[in-house]
This record gives sequence, structure tokens and C-alpha cells, in this order.
Amino acid sequence: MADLDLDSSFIPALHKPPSLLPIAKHRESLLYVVETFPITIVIGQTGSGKSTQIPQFLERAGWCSDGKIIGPRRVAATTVALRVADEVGCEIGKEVGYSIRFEDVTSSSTRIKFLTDALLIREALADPLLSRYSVIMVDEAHERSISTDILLGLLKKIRKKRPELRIIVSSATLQAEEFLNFFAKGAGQESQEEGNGQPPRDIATIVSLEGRTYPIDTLYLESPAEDYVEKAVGTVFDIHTQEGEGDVLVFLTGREEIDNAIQAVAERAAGLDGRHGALQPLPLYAGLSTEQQMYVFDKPPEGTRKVVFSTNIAEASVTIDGIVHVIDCGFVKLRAYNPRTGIETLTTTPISKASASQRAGRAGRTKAGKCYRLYTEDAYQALPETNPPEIQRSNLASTILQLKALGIDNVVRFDFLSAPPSELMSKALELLYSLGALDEYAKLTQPLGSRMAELAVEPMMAKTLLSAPQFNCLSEMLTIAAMTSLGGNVWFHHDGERGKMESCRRKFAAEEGDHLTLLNVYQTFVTKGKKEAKFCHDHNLNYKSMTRAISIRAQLKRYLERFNISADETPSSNSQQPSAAADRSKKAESIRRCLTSGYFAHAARMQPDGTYRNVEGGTTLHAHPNSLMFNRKADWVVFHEIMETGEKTYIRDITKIEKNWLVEYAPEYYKLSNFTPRA
DNA sequence: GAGCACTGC
Repeated sequence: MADLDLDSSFIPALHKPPSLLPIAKHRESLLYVVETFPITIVIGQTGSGKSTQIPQFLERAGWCSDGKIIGPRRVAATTVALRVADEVGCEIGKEVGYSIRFEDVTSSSTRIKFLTDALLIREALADPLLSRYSVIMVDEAHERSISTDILLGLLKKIRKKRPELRIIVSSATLQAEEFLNFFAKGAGQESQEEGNGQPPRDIATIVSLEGRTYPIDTLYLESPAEDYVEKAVGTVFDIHTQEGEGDVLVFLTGREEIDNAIQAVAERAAGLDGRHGALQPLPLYAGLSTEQQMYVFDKPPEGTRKVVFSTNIAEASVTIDGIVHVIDCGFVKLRAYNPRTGIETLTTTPISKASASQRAGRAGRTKAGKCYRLYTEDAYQALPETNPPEIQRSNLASTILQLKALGIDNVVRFDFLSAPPSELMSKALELLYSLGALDEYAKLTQPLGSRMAELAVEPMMAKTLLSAPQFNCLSEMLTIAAMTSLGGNVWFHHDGERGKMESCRRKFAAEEGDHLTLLNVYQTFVTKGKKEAKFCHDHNLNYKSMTRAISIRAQLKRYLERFNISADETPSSNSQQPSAAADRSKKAESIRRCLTSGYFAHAARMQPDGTYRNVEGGTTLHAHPNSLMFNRKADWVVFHEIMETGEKTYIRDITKIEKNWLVEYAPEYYKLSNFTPRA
């Protein structure tokens, strides 16, 4: 392992960020701008206080005096709302409240409401002009989630009918101009039509707020690293032996790299000179249980340096105090969707300049810091400004369905901030048509299509749920829908406990496949396990995920009750009579049939070599090692998810079905001519 | 016999 010397191997960046100042002195100009321009783009660094201060400025300036509510949104709506309530001096849920998926903490007196963008879109289903709000602030818009993009398009549309509405968009520097142009484009002609001619440039303006962060020295490699994991580990030791106090945050791309790096640090630390303190390497990624994640927030013992090896979760979602050194490998795993094959990929990709600066910023939150980029300055210059927005690389079925439900019939002409490729649109439209959510004129069907749009699960599962009453398995399907939407985070294991986890999983195994296994897990958790953390702990189940499943199930059930569809929740009999086994198998068949009615587009057949092939026959599919069907025999199956990682394409959450069910439930989709997959 | 980055309704 080649040692590197910090002084020679890293060279300083040519440009340094200016020193930064707090928001208060911008109050007057900010209020003036909001008064004057319908749309304000706010450039605010982390630490500028924009999310907490701007709503308060506006409220005090009378923007809520007629009882309307300022509605910013934020990923961490709860945290920000609690802080603002504290600053205002009110009880949370009174003047200041928040609303997130499972929690509405607002009241009739709420004047400042924090909510997520996805939830605001949901409100638009019932109140298309969002008439309760006088000012809407779209926070962290540069993150460009699908729902942010959709919301911005909706707001632009709403503004035509509600010229008095004020829109604030907060963004990082790089993308501000794009937002400005988006709102300015087309605004001139409309106001002319409406006869109150406002030239585009009077529609929107940019305000720049400075944040309170500390200077960060950025260092680059002189020559590219061959193995960035090894380079990261080497840099950790160089920092530890050559730099003063301060914890280290290392950005890597995934669990495997993180585990390897931690092991390497542990091995090399043994040979560390005694006069340097100890090193405490810690992992951080979303798949960890809550308690495993909590370690990264603990203060390390005196004289010990904490080194957090993290995925992108630490870039924007999780903030760790006391970080002085950031090591950035320059890569991230990005999800993309191929509309031609219908396969999602998860690929290691170079980060954008925007990400690089966000990562570096994690070093300067408590005092001056340093960022070590494990790439050259030339490589940095070659990075894209931003990564393509999510809406241009995702399966858009649920997005299109939602737009239709919002009354946007011509989705192709919707004013997208960045229009998605047409193949993504047509693929989504085709699927929605085959599920019966859209008719042959691409209109939302009633009641199926609009009900599917309201359910908070992806369209294939929504269809499955809405078919469940016909198959007499709604109660079971509610559970399966909740469990599959946990996204593979049901099980967890500590180091070296993989075998134990596998044997726990086998205890719940159902012969028919993963969906029925998940059903067993949930049912045992709520009955025998009494919904307790101890049960999860004893069975290597992720408690946070299991409680989440309970909430999701309850919410889905409420949605269905709103459609006057109610589930029979009488527990299945545990009788020892011979008929019990037959009943169970009959129920299992109903569930498998029901799954087929929604997941017929995700069908595959096992080949003699044990791999799977879907109906088009193109790609070799492998049962995911976490699936019960891994190394088990089957003929036809349906699966929840398909994803390509590295060399292989995996299918996850797999259940055995009968071939003729596909023709029975999706006759149009399965024309007999193309039914048999190629060998 | 080998593995999923992250949000969110």
C-alpha cells in the first residue's frame, strides 16, 4: 500500500469561497423583492437560515394576515418546524405546524406550515389552485426530485390563474439561473393576453443570501488514484498523523466499499505509532438499523478520532457535527431506468460539481475545514455542473398517473423544468393503459385510474390492491403492499451474523415465494411478536422498517375505506383441523392470482440453468440472493422489482404463479403469438 | 452462491 504525503500529493484549489454572513441583514431587501416580484429565487448556502428565517419574515410582514398560510416545504419538515415554533415562541401545531406523510401537526390557527413537496402535490389533487396559500416556498429546489420538478410546473400554471400568489424557490448557486429562466419563459405572452403586460424579467428575480460557514481548503490529487478506497484509507492515516484535532467524513459509494474500508482501517491501525491517538472507523448507510446509525453522532472518546465512512446519505440528508476533514472519492451510485427494457440500473457514476461542493461544505460547519478530493483538479473541471434530474432517468408511471389525476390531460405538453425523454413518457403511458388506469384515448379511467393515482404505492401494486377484493384477499394484500414498499430493508445483520439472519428468514419462509413470506413476517410480528422491538432484535428484523410497515398498511387501508372498500380483518383460523392447511393453500392461491393481475408485466420463466427470462426474452435475470427463490425451482413467477447492478440483472420479491393466469388476467398484454419466451 | 445510493406519498 503506497503511503502518500499530504504536502506533495495534494495541491490546493485555485479559488476559495468568500467568507460568509448571516441572513438578518437581508430582511428588508428580501421583503422588498417578494413585494415587487411574483417569483423570487433565493440562493442560500447551508447555514444561511433561509428555511427558518424567510417564513418568519413574511409572516411578520403580514403575508398571512388574511388567514392564508405560507407553505414552505422541506425534507426535514419536522426539524425546521420545531425550530421555528421555538423561535416564534409557540406550541408546535399552533401558529407554526408541519405535515408529513404520517403526521399532520397543524390546526386552524396555523399560519406557517412546513410540508414536503410530495404532500403539497397531494393537496393540489383536492385544491388545484392551492388557494389556502399566499406564499409558497419550494426549498432545496436544486435537488431536483421528481416531485419538486412537478410542483414547480404546477406552480407556474397556478400563477396564471392566481397572479397574487408569491413563489419563492430556494436553490444552490449553480441552478438559480435555470429556475429564473423557467418562470420567465412564456410569462410575457400570457400577461399580454391577460392585458396586464409584465415583461418576463419583471416576473422573477434572484436574491443571494450568504450563509454562516467557515472557510474550507480544497485539495486535489496530483495524479489520479488507481483505487479510491485504498487512497481514502491512506488519506485517513495521513490526516491522523499529520493534522490537528477534528473528525473525518469519507464519501464512498456503497456498503461493500464502506465495509472494506473499515476493515482496512482497523488492520492498519494496529501498527499505528502510540503517540497518535486511536481511530474509530464507523459505517453510515441507509440500510443500517437506527441504532447502528446512531453511533456516528456520538462523541468519540477523549483522544480518539472518529472517521465516518458514508454513502451519499451524508451529502444532504444526515448532518454530523464536528467534521473537520472531508475525503471525497468523486463517485456516487445513480439510479437510471431503461425504458426499452424496463430495467432499472444502479451504476457508479462521477459526481457533479454541485455534489462536490456540497460534500466539501460538510467540513466547514463548526470551524475551518479541509476537503481532500481523490481526483485531480482537471478531473474536477471535467465534471458536469449537475447530474441529470431524476425525472429524466426514472420510470414515470406513477408521475404520469398523478399528472393525469391533477387534470393535466396532455402530459407531453406539461411545462416541465426539464422535459423527460419521450421514450420514458410512452413507456409509462403503455403500462398505465395495460393496467386499465388509462383508456384508449389516454384519459384517466373512472374509478380505477383515479383511485390508483390516490394510493401511495406504485401503479402495479395499486392495481393489485384494487383487485384484491375480487380475490378475497384484501387484508393480506394490504400487508404485502406495505412490506414490499419497505424496499428490501426488512432484514438486518451485524458483522458475521449473516448465517443467523438466513436461518431467521427461513423460519418465515413460504413455499410460494417472497410475498407470502413477507406476509408471514408481518403477521408474526403483530401477533406473536406484539409489535415489539425485542421480537425484531431476536429475529434479525429491522424494527424501524416493521413499524413503518404498520403505518403504511394503516394508511393504505384508510385510502381504500375512502373508496368504500373495506378489508375483512378477522384473523385467519389457527385451528389444527385438517382443513386448515387446505384453507391456507387456497388463500395463498388467491394472493398469487391477485398479484398476477397487477404484476403481469413483471412475469418471468425459469430456464433449465436456473436463471430467468422474461417474455421478451432479452435479458438473463437472476433471482436476488435475498430472495427465497434464490436456488429454488420454479416455472413461471412474477416479481416486484428488477434491477441491474454491476454485471447482473436481479429480480427481487418473487412469487410462483401459473402460466395460464397471465392470459386470464392480461389477455391483451399476452397475445398468444409472443407468449413463449425464447430459450 | 452472492448482495440496494437516496428521498417521498
